[in-house]
This record gives sequence, structure tokens and C-alpha cells, in this order.
Amino acid sequence: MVSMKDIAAACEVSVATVSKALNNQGDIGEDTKEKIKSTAKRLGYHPNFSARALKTNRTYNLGVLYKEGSGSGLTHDYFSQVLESFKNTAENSGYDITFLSNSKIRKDSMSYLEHTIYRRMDGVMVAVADYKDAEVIALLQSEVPVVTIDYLFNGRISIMSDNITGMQELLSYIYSQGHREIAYICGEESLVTTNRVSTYYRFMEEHGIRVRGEFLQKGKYRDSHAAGQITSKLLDLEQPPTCILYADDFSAIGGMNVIRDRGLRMPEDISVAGYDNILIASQLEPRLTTYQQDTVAIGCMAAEKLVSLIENPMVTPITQYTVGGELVRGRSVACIK
Amino acid sequence: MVSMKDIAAACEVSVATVSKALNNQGDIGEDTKEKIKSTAKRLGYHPNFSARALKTNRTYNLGVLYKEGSGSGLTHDYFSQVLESFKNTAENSGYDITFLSNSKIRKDSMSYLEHTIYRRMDGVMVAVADYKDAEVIALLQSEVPVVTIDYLFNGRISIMSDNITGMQELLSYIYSQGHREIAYICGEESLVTTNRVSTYYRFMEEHGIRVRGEFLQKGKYRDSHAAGQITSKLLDLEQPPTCILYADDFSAIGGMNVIRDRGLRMPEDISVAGYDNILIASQLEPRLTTYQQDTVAIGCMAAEKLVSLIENPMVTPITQYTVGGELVRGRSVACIK
DNA sequence: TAAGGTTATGAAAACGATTAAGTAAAAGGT
DNA sequence: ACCTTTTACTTAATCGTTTTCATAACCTTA
Repeated sequence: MVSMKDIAAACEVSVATVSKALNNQGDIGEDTKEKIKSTAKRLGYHPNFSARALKTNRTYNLGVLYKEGSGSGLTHDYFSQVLESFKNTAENSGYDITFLSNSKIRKDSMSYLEHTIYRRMDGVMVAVADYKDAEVIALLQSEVPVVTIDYLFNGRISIMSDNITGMQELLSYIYSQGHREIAYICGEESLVTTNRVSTYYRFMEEHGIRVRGEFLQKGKYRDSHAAGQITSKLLDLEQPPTCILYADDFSAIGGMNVIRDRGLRMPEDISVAGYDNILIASQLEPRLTTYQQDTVAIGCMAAEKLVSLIENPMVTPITQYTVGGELVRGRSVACIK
Repeated sequence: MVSMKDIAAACEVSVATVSKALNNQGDIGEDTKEKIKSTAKRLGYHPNFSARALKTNRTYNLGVLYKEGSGSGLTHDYFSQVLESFKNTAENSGYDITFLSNSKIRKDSMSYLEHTIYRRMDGVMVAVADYKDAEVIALLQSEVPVVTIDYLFNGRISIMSDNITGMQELLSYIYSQGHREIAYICGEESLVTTNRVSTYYRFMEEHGIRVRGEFLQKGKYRDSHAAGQITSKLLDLEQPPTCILYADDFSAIGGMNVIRDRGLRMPEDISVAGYDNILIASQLEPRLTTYQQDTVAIGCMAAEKLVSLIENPMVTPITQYTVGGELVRGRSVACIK
């Protein structure tokens, strides 16, 4: 592997000169600089990242902590889209990304924070379901620059998908179509769920609708089977809802199947709506009404803010950013006015 | 950041002794070793990865090169599952993974190979659609340890999903249900496509069925719209197929919608089958008949072979590994015997 | 008891870069 | 012609490890 020493020897200059020339520091004569650069290319020189990192204490490496209840890992639609966008933005700024491995798996059992320190990551993006995990908290309380996604932690930048507006827009639309008996099958406890559920209650209250206890059901995210079962229960009610709102599109699909199996028509007999606008949502029959979170903007903003925090810690405000989405009017909500 | 020097000072020994003690080298007295280890813990010592990498020339970092035609990035079902499994296995062996960024995006425009060298990655897993890309070829021809997924390159270990058996099992099943007029809408050119198409031809030949030209259609992977259009064409034929086989489940969904829109029933009027068994395949109506590739085994094996190649280059055979999958009998193929 | 063998530890070089400080030569100013 | 400044470089220290070789102390054994 050719190093600066080799270039220095070839050009008969010192290593320091080579370093400065390759880093475009002003201190070097034009001709020498050119000569050094061309021999570097000719010899096939590539800077040694480890050496540079050792000296500068900067790795240009960002950690990604992702863990989610159901263990779907990278196959999670919402997150994998956010991650893809985060990765692209980070790479544009010269940062690579590395996963913070789940300590439970790892042999020598490093914690997230230890892993971060070991690799000397410049910062970490955190997107987890379980913010009560002690290891996650340790990381959030550390000195490491962090941005969180869909979670607020004191003193940390956070990027939030606007679940309040999202839920509001969905409900407004459903309401505008004449629905008053709207059930909501929510997901596991989390900030996202809290925001959505409280918005549901507030919306109902603001529109003078009494929420019946059975209409707010606790389900699981991305579990079509569970959603199907709850849908069954809802349909069995003496006064079933006219519209069921699901925690996400996967759940909606589970519900839709149960509805279809019962010989009910959508949306004539019952309306449904999801959340996320996953790829096949547009291919469902009927086309699903849902809310598309702006995963690209979320990932992009997370990367931008994290990089800014790393490179200009003093001028980077520690705040919460909210990213709106877009209502997708499918054909799964009937107009019953 | 506490370093070995600090521990050495605290224990009144030399840095060399600390290094040996922490790495469990035999050369150290039991009591000193214990003392060093406990002070290391007490002071909150974490080894500096960059320094170690600089000295040992090992980063315990694996590159992942992934690029796919449609630009779906991490949101690609098949790949994200393989990657998840690869990542878990790699982490178990003490390796982290880093994405090889797409050079087109990167500002300073490093090639894949340059990126690999810059980060001094110990090895790379390659999963791309376009194996004609000059940068990909350069990487494959380099000195870097590599495993490829679903592609054969001279002198490289490759992990292949068994598309031949997969296609055969699907076709056998469809055939066993009485179908003879089987159309196949394949994906873009690639080794995977080649394997599947040739298997299709061979199967037909072996069963004495003449393949009609219109029955082999060229589509795109994961493009439900395109698949829908081609489905339309097939249905317009004077003698339409009794079963349409799609390149993947996404495409199948596109086709199913067109079929439904035409008022045809599945599988009574026409049968369909997909490939991949994506998460919602089981939720479709009718439940999709498809073939599930063993993404977990593929990712796991890729990581194992790559690590083995890195750690024991001499005893690691350079061969091709084939990973079988499983036929998923849904309800989308009718028995027409 | 001297020669040889263990065992535990230390000194120092090396990995490949960055960077502060120093220096010689050329250029500029009066 | 002399002093100052600028330019273009070099020297040398440093980052935190690993590793080879040296060394001192102690233990065998003939």
C-alpha cells in the first residue's frame, strides 16, 4: 500500500510537504504541488483513513442505531426509507454510516455507547422503539452528538414526523366524507402512538363526537394478523364503526382481508384507512386511503442536522424539527353524506 | 479519552505491558494482568480502533455494495432481508458493516474500490444488478476479499439463490395443477433472469410443451405498473394463458389488479404466481402462490464465507454456493385437471 | 556455583498521517 | 547594502496502539 512516504521519496520532498500539497494547504509552491499530486495519482496513492482518524480524532463515520419491537430490522418500510435518505445525505457530506450493533447479539457484548466510542463515530442517529432501554438512555445522555427520530430527549436534536397533523388530516378527510363512527386501532406505546391517540381524542372532542371505548383499540404496528382479529371484534359490535383507521398500512391490509372474508364490501359497507402509504398501498383493491410520511425529508434532515451538530456545534440549535406528510386519498373511504 | 498510557501510569507499568494484559497475551503475571484490567474498567478505558487498525491493518469493517436498477435502495425486500441477515452474522463475528457509497452521489467522487481502500475495509459483499458497471468490475478484479450475491465472477466466492430449482418447483406445481399454457413475465437481464428463463424453456421442453413467443414477456422487477400492462396484453390474446408467472410478488400484484379490473376471478378464470413471498403476499386475496428465497441463509452464508476468506484465506475454497428456497402454495393457482 | 532456562516486564520502533515550529532562500522596502 | 517579510519547505513531535527485542530477576540443575 503506497503511503505519503513513498510519494515523498519519489518527489524528493518531505512527508509534511506531501501532506500539505494533497490537502491543498496554501504553504506549497504551485509546481511542487502539481508534481506531488500527479505522482500520488501515478503511484495509486490512497490516504489511510485510520492514520488520519488517529491524528485528527475525526472518523467521518456516523452510527445508526435502529431497533424496533417486532424485530423486522432493515425490512421495516418506514425506517428503511428514512435510513436510505439519511445515508444518501450523509454520504454527500462525506460521511459513511455504520450500524450500532445490538449488544445482545455481539459476542464481546459492547453496549451501544461503547460501540460508538470504540469506533470513534462522529455522531449517531437514533431510531428505536424502546426509548426506555437503559443502553439507549446511556447513549442519549452521553457526550456523543446525537439526533433522534420520532422521539424527544432533553438536550437532543430530534426529527419528528408530524403525526399530529397527519392524524388530523386523515380524520378531517374521513369526517368530511360523513363518517362519525370512527374506530382507531393504534400501535404499541410510543411517542408516535401517544401523538396519534391524543389527536384522535382531541379531534373527536372538537367535533362533538363522543368516543366510545370500544372504538379505540390497542393493536400492534405492522401486525396484520392482530389487526384482523381486532377488526373482527369491531365488526361484531352491535353498532360497528363506519370507518376503521389502522396504525399502518400493513395492519389495514389485515383488516381488509377480514372484512372481505365476511362478505362486506369496501368502502360501501365499511371504510378503512391506513398510515404510511407503503409501496403496495396503491395496488390494493380498493386503493387505500392513507397518510404518507415524508421519509426522504426526515432522513435528509436528520443527516443534515447531525452533520451540522458535529461540524458547528456552537451554532447548531438543539431543537425539535417537525416534518409534515401528505394525505393520500384512495378509494377506501366512502362518502356517506 | 483515556488511553493505555493513562492505565500504564496508574498501574506504574509500561504501555507495552498494558497492551499485552488487555489482549490476554500469555507473557504477563496474573496479578498485574488483573490489576491492569480492573483499572482499565475503573478509568473507563476503550481501545482506540483507529490506532489499532493503523498498526494491525485490520479494520473489522465489511463493505456492502448494493445498487439496483430501480433505485429502491434499502427498501428492496429481497435485498434488505439479505442485508439484515448479513449484518447480524457479521456482527456476531465482530465485524461492522459500512455501505460503499454510490460514486455518482459522492462529492469527491471515489470509486467503489477507492472507497474500499480508503476505509481499509477487510472485505466486501457485492449485490448489484449491473455487473457490467466498470467500477463494479474494477472492485471484483481487485485484491480485496469479496463475495458476490447472485452473480458469478471468476475467482470470487458467490452465494446464489437457487433460481433454477425455485423456478422448477413453481412450474412443477403449476403443471401438476393441470396448466399447460403458462406465461412468464420476466425481469431485466441478469444472471437471475437468465437462470429463470432458461429453466422455463427447459421445463417446457421436458414436458413437451411448445413455448409460444408471446408467453415469454420481458418486464421489469418490482414494477407492478409494467406488469399490469403486460398482463393486459396477455389477456387480450386470442388464446390467453391459463396461468401467468411473474418475476416477483410486486409484479404479481400489479397483474392481479388488472385481472380483477377486467372482472376476471382468480384463480377460477386465470391463475397467477409470484416470486419472493413478500410480507403481504399472505395477505393478498387470493393468497399468492410464490417461491420464498431463503434470504436469511443467503445473508448468513455470505457473511460467513467472507469472514472465513478474510481470516483464513488459504483454506477457504473459492466456490459457488447455492441456497434453496421453499415453494409457498397459496390459492392463486387453480387446479384445472 | 556457574551455566542455562524461565518468567515478567520495559524500551523503542513502527504504522501513516497532521501540524506547530523552525529555517533557509528569495523578495521587498528604504 | 542592510533589514524585514514572505515563500517554500523541513524537522520533529504526536495520535494510541502493537510487537520485537532486550533485560533483569529468579529458578533449575549438574
